Amino acid sequence: MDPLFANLNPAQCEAVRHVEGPMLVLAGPGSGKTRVVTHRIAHLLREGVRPREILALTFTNKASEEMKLRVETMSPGSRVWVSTFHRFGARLLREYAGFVGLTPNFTIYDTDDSRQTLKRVIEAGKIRTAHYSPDRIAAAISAAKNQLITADRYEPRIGSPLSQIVAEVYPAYQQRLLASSAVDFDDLLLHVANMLYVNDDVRAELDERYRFILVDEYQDTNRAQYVMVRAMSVDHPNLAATGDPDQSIYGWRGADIKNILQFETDFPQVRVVRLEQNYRSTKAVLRVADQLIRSNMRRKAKSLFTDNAEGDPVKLVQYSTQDDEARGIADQIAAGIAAGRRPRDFAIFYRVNALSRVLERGLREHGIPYQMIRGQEFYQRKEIKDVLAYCQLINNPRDDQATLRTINTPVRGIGRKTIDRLSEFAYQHGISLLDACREAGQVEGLNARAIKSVAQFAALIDRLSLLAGAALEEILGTILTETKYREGLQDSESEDDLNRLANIEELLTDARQFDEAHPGGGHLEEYLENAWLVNETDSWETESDKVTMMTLHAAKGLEFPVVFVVAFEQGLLPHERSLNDDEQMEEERRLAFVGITRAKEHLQLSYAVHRDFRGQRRRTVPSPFLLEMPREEMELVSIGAPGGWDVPTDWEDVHDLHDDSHHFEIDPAVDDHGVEAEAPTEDDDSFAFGANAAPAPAKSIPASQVTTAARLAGAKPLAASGISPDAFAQGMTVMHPEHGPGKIVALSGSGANRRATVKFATAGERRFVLAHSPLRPAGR
DNA sequence: TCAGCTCCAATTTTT
DNA sequence: TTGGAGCTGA
Repeated sequence: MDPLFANLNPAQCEAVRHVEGPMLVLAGPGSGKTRVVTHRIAHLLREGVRPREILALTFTNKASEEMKLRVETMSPGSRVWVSTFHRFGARLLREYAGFVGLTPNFTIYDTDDSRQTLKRVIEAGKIRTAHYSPDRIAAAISAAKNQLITADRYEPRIGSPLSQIVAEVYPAYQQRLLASSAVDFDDLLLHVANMLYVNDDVRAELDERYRFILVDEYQDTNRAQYVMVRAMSVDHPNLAATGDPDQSIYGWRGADIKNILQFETDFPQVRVVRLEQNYRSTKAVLRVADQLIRSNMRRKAKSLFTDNAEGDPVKLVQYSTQDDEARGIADQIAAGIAAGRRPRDFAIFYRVNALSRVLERGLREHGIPYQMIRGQEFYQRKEIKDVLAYCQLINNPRDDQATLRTINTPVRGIGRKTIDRLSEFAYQHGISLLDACREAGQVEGLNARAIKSVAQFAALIDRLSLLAGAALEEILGTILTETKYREGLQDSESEDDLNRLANIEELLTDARQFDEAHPGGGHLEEYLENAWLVNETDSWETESDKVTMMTLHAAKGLEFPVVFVVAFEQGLLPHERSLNDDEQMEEERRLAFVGITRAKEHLQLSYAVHRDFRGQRRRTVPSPFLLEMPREEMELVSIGAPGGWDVPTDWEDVHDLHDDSHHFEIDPAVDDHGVEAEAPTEDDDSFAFGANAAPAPAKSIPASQVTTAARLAGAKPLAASGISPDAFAQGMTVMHPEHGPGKIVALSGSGANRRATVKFATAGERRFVLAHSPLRPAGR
């Protein structure tokens, strides 16, 4: 049999066999998407397509590396152009720099550099930003760029003070970037998209050059990326997009899910292939994922299925506290390892990085090796950026940001005042800051000492610039010596500085390796581009045998035998900032979906009743997403929640209680547990766990109706908890294991006879003998 | 210039 | 609770 089609299912075959014309591959999680893409490339090559005519675009370096590797395996020696969008943008821009007002040696600013630049622009222009932080303004500019709105076309919106400010800042910022011959990340796409849009000759040339374009994770493209690939697919509309709208989780970064949802409108003659068979997860895992994502309205319905085993039921665990959660997970991992699993089989996902600390502690206590994946590290470190800034300046002397970074690092007595005067001079004469340094003698207000220091700095840069064509290690080494940067750190005794020194050594090693791969020197720019466009997330140690901890966002594209997703709590997952926006809520749901579908064999979802957040212990509300899952088939577990089950509720219910305070006479008819004889209540919505959990309703329940009652035999009476009945006060919100939160509307008696009348959201008013009741002040 | 203080805010982060 | 930014005094 043809090896290209061996072991492929019919849908996969169809996608692989496709040659000309647009194609959309809707690929569910674990459906063998990468395989399809690489096999298709091999097939195209076999059909006579020249390798250089094929362009495969990905979002991450990781995905790009992976694809390169697999293309190389399938089609050895082929020179298919596999790249990230940004790297591709950078490459085109170097070729066509003049078209957009850049020089080919332009610098790429990372978020930090562009933020600094923005601040300088605001300061220099004395632009009043009201209460808007530079970050807010930067985000707005970035959003505009993602939507392909250039600085000259930005229109402030009436009634939006932020947009008024942006209208002023954005053009100035953009001008400053161009003056420095620099771009920010967004520009790598914006400039290219804009050029293609404006210049049809260039567009046609590139359309011709890249006749076959493949885009991975199409659901994450933003408008600029969309225009890029669209523009290059006019004369040769052989655009193949693969993606999954259900895994679109970067809407907040400008990804426009409409790009994939409307692909068919865009290319009416498109061939649509659905990859719905999942080869990754068990049936049990897949059903939970599928059921959850069905609650999203904005999607292309897909039916996920698998021939894999049924597997264990998905576990949903309620822990009492975050510490219990961490410990409980660590225990399970330790037990798993003892039973023969490898640490690398396990992964823990969370919504926000802040949740990682307690989990780390749990693993450390067990001595379990782990690795945490966090974005941007190495190249973001101060010392690395300092040294690279010199390289940047050698490569692009107009780069004012690099000049500012290096001019007094290490300290050479050039202070703020001096720099301000130099900047002013540069601005007035329309020259770069470095040129201003060369003319320090002409600058008004500089004293002799300052002039000397500045002149020395300029001379230093000129000296270093002679090295531009040398090997990287030599360039970096010379910088470190000539600037006395290394000396300064070596003399220090602080641990931080020793660390910095170690990092710098690492940079030198890095440079040496680069030199080995790029013999002959003259590759400074290439090296810098790597530093700019690569971050440490990409160096995730796939091989090392450790438990992996990462955010849900970082988890996309990965898979693990055993997965834990923690903190399924209202406010965290979904995140509080998404709660009042339907579209954002759907994105949060997709995020949960992504996390769930990473699991191959075992999956545990959990939440904690109490969580310390921002220094405060809070009682949590379980995530509404849990209600959208098929709980009747999941294994529901409650661990270490003494005497008090958490009660998910809607805060409005609690507020309602405060409006209403009837007083009732004490009714002595109370039972042994201090609870009044059971009155018929409207059946709760059963967010119940355990043996007597009620079957879950088939349809999902909106968050506002979540009113749980977790029935638990043996909720401890107050007397056994050490809380005094006197701890209660009129108007206080209390928790009841069955009825949930309630407000105390009346109190009477004292000590063991102290009674309370409590009004509950759904159960109405009840009376309790406090000492015998399971009531607790809210939050305890 | 820099250390040390106070105050404030607090996702996610492909590049 | 933590971390960053901005301010102040030496």
